[in-house]
Amino acid sequence: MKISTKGRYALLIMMYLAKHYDENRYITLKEISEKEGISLKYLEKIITSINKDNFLLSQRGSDGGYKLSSPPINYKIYDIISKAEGEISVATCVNSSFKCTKQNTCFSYKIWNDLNTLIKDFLENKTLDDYIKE
Amino acid sequence: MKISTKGRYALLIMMYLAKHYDENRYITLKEISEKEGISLKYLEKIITSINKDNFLLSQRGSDGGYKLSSPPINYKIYDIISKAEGEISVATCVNSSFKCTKQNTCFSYKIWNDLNTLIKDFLENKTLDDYIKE
DNA sequence: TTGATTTCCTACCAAAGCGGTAGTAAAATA
DNA sequence: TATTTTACTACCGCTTTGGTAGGAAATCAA
Repeated sequence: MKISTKGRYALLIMMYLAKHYDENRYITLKEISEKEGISLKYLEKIITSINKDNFLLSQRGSDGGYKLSSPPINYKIYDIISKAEGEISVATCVNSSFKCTKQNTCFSYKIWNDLNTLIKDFLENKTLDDYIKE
Repeated sequence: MKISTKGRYALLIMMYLAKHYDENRYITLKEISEKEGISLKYLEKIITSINKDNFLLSQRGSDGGYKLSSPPINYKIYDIISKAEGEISVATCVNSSFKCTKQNTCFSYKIWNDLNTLIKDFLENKTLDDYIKE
């Protein structure tokens, strides 16, 4: 029942970019790596998993790095975690792609579905903006 | 971000016992194994992990088996899952035994703590009784 | 008292996932 | 042309997951 480091570090990266959004500059993973004490190589791997469909702006070379493509309020926590970890679900039977044939009679299905909805709703309704101010 | 089969099967077992609580008889794992299509040996292993501190009543021999020691409404879903899986937490930094030194400044900590509290409260306030009636 | 039944206990194991590391190519800038 | 930084691919040890296997101890019926 854990969010893996992949998801947690993904959020750390995004929080960092969000906190420095107003500076309007590209931020290197090296900077984040040093500030947060996480291996640069691992951060590189993680950020490629979330940086799909122009989720972020990136630039190579010196003075390159990453930045948000729009204000923090437009980044739902849900999108960040699910990009990093895949679809969020507490049990395979509530995955969107999985159709359980016993859904109507299985009492367990109901509880996992209720719990999953609770978690999703929470993460869908929170953005980076909600968490970067004290 | 998954509840493992250990937790899910534990809940299935408990649901089964709850549904048949009024029959006031010992129910064998063999019966549950056949009805739910889960290996008997695996169920044996799982039930020993949750059957601590007289959580259940058990009896060996023919006509033996397991039954709830009190009505379904006294069994919180939270207790079942945490007995099977250990403490429920979405990140190690919100484990009760773990004291993160950056709690006050870490923005991530706040979100994991909020999410964890949400999940715990949900599971603490639901009992087997809530889910055995259609 | 014997046999069948069922829980209880311990040990083992393959496969997958987790948490990284390593090396290099490609682009951008000075 | 050298440096910086992202982008891409491959690998790898360790732990957890999801079981299986075998037998001992208790209970009950015949």
